[in-house]
Amino acid sequence: MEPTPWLTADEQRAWRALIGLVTRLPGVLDAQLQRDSGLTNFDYLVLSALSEHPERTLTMSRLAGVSRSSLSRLSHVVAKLEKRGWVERTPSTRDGRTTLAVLTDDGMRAVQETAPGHVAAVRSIVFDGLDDEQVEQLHAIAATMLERLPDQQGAQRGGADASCSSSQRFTSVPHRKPPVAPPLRSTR
Amino acid sequence: MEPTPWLTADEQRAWRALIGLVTRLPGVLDAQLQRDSGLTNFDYLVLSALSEHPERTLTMSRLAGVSRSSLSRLSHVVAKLEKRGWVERTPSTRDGRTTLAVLTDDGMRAVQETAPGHVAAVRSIVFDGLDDEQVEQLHAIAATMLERLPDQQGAQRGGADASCSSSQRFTSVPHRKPPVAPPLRSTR
DNA sequence: ACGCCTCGGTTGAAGGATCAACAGCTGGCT
DNA sequence: AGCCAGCTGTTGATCCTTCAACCGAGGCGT
Repeated sequence: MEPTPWLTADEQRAWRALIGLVTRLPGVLDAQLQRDSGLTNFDYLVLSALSEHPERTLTMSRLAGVSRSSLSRLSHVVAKLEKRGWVERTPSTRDGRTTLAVLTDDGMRAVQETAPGHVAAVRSIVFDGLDDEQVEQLHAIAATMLERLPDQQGAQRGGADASCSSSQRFTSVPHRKPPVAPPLRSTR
Repeated sequence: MEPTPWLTADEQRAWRALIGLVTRLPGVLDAQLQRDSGLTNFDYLVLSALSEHPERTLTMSRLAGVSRSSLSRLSHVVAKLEKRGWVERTPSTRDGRTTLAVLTDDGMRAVQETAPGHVAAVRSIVFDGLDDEQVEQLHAIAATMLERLPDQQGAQRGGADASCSSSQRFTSVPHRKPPVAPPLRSTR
């Protein structure tokens, strides 16, 4: 084994900042959402993903792909959301294996009410401090790292990018109204 | 309330990449550490922080500061590490309130064995894909966001920066040997 | 000396995430 | 037709994290 390539001082600085961010950002975001609407960051992500898809419906697998999570995690969370009446699950008629998750009207309302506060929080933490150039740099850097992450189940391929029936992407909205749900899910 | 300042397309891209990173990076790092040594990312951070301080000792409060965690979380984790024989807790003789956490020889060994693999993982995910300029940009951007995060208990001030008795910082090593422990703790 | 407040730390309960095991369905192969 | 492999999804156990309650010790004012 070669001598371990230690980190340079510059790399250390960057790493510490990054790890600090990664450790604390989710907590802060969660706290805001939790206070304002009893939602987890991930709950929100799931609801908002559904809200942006045709018929507010997605199979569990696709939803897992879009939200970059394992099927297991998603199943637990959707079970919870179903108890609150924000999502319904129905077995698919065409394929006995798949189950469809549908956002209810109540669920839609929940997302709509939650969105503004969440966007505001994101804006104030992330974007208000950065200029346009840095936003672009951030995208480049984060995207690079993401690609270097070992592929995980349901994460990359078949995941976010391809999940929509194809034509509609994050910029435009599915089949209906303008994007009531914020464009904040991590569709990548 | 003003019209919600939505995210621009560029911001959305950056945000999705960032949130994806923040969601998956900890898991990936945890998985590597877990496989290789049964440690959590946070466990490692705690052990390595101790390893870099004089006498391998720190009060719980200071340790919480250095590792950017709540005292509660730290207490649970140290209890676990103590059970494994990697850390010992002793009440301070000077102040009956504080308790000192000390890294044992076994603990030191654990950190030393764990470090190379961890550094390698970090390097391969984060730095191998970035050029020097981007490393600098990453630091600037992440540091900015960190500052904009609402202050949390024990996080910012009195935390990492000031925690060391002062003169020695991450680049150099505490009182003794060269840095056996990797420079990876998020001392910020 | 007394009371009170704050600090440092621990604990137990509750909620979230992960892992491994499992069950139902489909589709392909023979 | 029958079987097997693989996909889709669920569940329960376990671990980690957070939250709120709590306790003892020190410091301060009177």
